[in-house]
Amino acid sequence: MTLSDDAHDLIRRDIVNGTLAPEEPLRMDALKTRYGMGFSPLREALNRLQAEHMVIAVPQRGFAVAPVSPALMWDVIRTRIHIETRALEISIMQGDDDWEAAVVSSLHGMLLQARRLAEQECPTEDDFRCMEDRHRRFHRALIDACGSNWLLDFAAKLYFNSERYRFAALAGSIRGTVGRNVQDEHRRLADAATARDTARATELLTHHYLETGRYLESVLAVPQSENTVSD
Amino acid sequence: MTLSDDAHDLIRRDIVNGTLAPEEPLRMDALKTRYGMGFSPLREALNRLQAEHMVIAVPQRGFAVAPVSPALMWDVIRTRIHIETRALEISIMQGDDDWEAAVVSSLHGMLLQARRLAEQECPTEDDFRCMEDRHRRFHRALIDACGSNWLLDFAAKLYFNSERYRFAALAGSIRGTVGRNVQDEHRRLADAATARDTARATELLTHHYLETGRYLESVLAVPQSENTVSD
DNA sequence: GGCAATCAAATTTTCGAAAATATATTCCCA
DNA sequence: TGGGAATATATTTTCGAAAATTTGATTGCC
Repeated sequence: MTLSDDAHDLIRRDIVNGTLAPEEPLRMDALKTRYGMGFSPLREALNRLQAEHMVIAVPQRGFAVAPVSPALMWDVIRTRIHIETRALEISIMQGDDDWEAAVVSSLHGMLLQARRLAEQECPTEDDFRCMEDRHRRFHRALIDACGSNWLLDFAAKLYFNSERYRFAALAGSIRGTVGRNVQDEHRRLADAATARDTARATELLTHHYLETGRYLESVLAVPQSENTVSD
Repeated sequence: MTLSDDAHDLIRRDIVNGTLAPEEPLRMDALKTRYGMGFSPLREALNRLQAEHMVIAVPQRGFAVAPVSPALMWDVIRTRIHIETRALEISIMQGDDDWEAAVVSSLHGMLLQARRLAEQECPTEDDFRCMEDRHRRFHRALIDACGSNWLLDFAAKLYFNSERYRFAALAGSIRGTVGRNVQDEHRRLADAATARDTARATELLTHHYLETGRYLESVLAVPQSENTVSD
């Protein structure tokens, strides 16, 4: 792993969790100090992040964190639904025992960490990072048997972009599901997938994302208050 | 426009038209000489191209042109159909007069250049470049009113990747229309789109890409020299 | 006072050398 | 002769300085 890879992961994380605010200019000197490396790996990382819609670049004027807005959020969500429902269909059709095992396993790991997080009174940064990671792995496991590098890559890029909105809504209050049990949605989704019920699985996935979108929209419309968060 | 942008476009072009062969290692010194610039803009370009599946990077071992294979080609084509039929549906639904005008206009420009190219006995490099450009613009115009940056960006990335196979088949012989009239397919596609016949337009688009795939597969099956065999 | 033009400071972009890492070759010894 | 450390070479990766460009401030002019 090179320094560029580190820079890529670190900057992306800081953009996703809002440490680097939307539209904030990214000055090379500041980045150099913050991440403790030279120009080259930083610029290489920013060039990759540009292709992933995490930053924008204006020639001779440097980079800035990509903006966020309800319209942009819905575009991400709709596109994600279009990509992932397709990938899920194929996965359900083609997935073997290993795929099923990975779905069950990643679901279990995520639920364990979700419970741990809920019981903990003062979770550490690492606890959240672990939860985030297992959540990502679960959604990836569902579609992992689709056999298309392109669909998987697009899904990954959309995932990180949509996470920006979850984290934005998280600012202030930590946990909480309003009117719905997100982990239960995950469980039912995994059940439908392993039961090879394509129609139900894609419907649950679509509903899962749309509900999250509606919720985030409502939370982001009234910022800075005591908010609760779902996914 | 920065040197990095130039490098990005130049290297991509050389990969698409096969000047840089699939899986060929990209040594920094050679690139420096070939493109007449320093390490920085070259590496920045390569990092972007990596995110676009045009090159692959192995840490500490540099970059190489991304491989090609029938399996990879079909993945690109299937994904492209999935993305573009969706974008086309929305475009047809939402496109205004300007969209229709752009479709008609870009079709016309492409047909003009296609005829010019067919009549010319010894077309220049620029003639081909112009044709390639107008072809790309036509396909972009069709979906341009979909209103989704993500769909348009994915379509663009898939376009350049699929062009690699067209150029590979083109190596040696110039004109690649056997048993079908490609420009007529384009015309009928534009007609269906501007007539707002969604079902027919998406059907024609799908057929257009599948036929191209079948044709390329047959041509690439018996090439002159060594074949890259991967998954 | 308004408005260019000019200069100074800040910032991005690019370069070539240096450091780190991989690959090839040589040499030694059983 | 063959295996394997040791060395040499080739290549990637990273750094900090230099060049190019933008931004902000100041001055001079009408």
